[in-house]
Amino acid sequence: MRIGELSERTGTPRRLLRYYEEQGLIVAARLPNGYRDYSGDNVDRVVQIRGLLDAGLPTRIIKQILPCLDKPRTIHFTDATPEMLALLEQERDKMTERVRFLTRNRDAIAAYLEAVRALER
DNA sequence: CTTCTTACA
DNA sequence: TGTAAGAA
Repeated sequence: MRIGELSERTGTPRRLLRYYEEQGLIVAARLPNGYRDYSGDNVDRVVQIRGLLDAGLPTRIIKQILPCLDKPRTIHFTDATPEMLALLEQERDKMTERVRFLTRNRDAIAAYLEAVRALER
């Protein structure tokens, strides 16, 4: 599929798909006319990338850990270097902090909503 | 009409 | 990230 289809199937702007490729997050073959040619694998891959990005990870980190999380449920034990494990632990902790932050704000909003509803009631 | 690259308010 | 421009 070409970039337009991948864009629709992943909900990602074409601009960003090219950017991800530039950052080495995804690879695209080329059609004889120069257009990028994506395989179905790229769909899951891009969704995975967006998820990591949304979790707050920078592309440079994603580039390093993506190979480990690539295919959901298929773990690559081979390239599990000590550095990689340390990086993953570090990111896991950062994510835990973000979860705390989000939980706190979500609860604040929920409490506000409850208060408003109580008044209207 | 779709995609490509490069550059920039 | 978005958008513009010129080319294929």
